Amino acid sequence: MELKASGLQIIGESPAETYPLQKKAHSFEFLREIAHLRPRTNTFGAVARMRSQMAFAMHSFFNERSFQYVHTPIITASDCEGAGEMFQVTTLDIDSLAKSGKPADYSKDFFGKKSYLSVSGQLNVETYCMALGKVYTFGPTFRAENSNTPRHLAEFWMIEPEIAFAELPEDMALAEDFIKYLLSWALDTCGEDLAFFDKRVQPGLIATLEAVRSSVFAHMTYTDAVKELEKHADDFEFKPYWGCDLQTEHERYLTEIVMKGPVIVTDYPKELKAFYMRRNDDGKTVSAMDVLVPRIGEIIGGSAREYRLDILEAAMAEKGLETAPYWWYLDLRRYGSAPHAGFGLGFERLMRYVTGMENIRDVIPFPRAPKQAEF
RNA sequence: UCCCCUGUAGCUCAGCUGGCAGAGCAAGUGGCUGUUAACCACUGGGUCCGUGGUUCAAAUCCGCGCGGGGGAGCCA
Repeated sequence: MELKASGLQIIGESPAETYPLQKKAHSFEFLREIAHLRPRTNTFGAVARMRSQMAFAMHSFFNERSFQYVHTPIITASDCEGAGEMFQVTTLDIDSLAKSGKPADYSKDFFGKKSYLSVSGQLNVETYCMALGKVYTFGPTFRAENSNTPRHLAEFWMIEPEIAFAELPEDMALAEDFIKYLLSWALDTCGEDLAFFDKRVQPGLIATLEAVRSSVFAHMTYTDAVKELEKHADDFEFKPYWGCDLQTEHERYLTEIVMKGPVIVTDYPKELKAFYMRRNDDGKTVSAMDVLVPRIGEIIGGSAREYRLDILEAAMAEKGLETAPYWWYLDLRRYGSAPHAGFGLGFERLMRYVTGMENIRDVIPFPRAPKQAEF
């Protein structure tokens, strides 16, 4: 395009001597340090557009299937979610408390007890699942883990659907449909931005997304997965055996070498998974699933939920959990319990998958990570 | 939190077994040009991350701290 201007007015100056962005490629590491200016670059503009589209696609998927969007709380007053270290929320004056040398009196805290930022909306959304049938949450989630990797954030957005009268097979089918729907949406509505990522960020991206869209996800039980890994034990630093937690190297091997595409691993040993997962009849495993995809690894974790009160209480006892704080969660099993299942999908992990961006800090506008809360 | 790599001009980096701080791009000035990440010439630009140490002498070697990247763990 060419313009024949009749006049030119400078509305806001941008002195070239000090403006950090130059007419050349900058490293993502550098751009992270100027997160307030990076949306002006072609890459981060494309990321922002695709992030918006993916959020819309997610709502569209659930809306088409008559799911209800439930807003679960961000602040939680019970330390009972068990999905990692939590950020404490308080209005107590930490400085004067430290000077006084006295222990904190949480009855004087805002909520009258210790409170935290939520690490998951799942327990809360299960209550609406038992009322409305098909529900999902989408909101910010907080984990105070000191993890410094290209795939973890301290503040991230998570999508958690929960479906009633469903067991693991329905859950797996939902997860697969969901991923494919999102990839289709990206391919159909974000063509220009995808072409950019394919050319400049992740060559072969579009071909990969197209292949996954029309593929059938492989299924594999944990037990079969371990058998497969044991055949190639020499390739691993950590030798696989039944009962071991699958290491990153194992997961990558399964999805990238064995299956060469997405794979859903199911039925993990009960010792490896959370208390609320449905106990299988073998007495050793639970109805859990992890969806693994090449390059990203685990993108979804989910399970059927234990809906039988006595078995759920026994599982909590095995894991040394007190039942009292979970009284309302257990009420769901006391009053009209039904099989149900759900999963969690990290929105930024989806964004990494769909854009080809390597570092999760580059697919969220203002990343929060250990020692990182500028902007 | 553990392991490895790394921190030098606005950006990307070179700088060897210690001996005067460098390049490309960017910026400024001038020139040239229907240019597509334009071209030519000149000019300016540095707390070599911080701190302690070794040494006649440290960007360079050693200790500690902080930041960045990769891997692991935790997980989504």
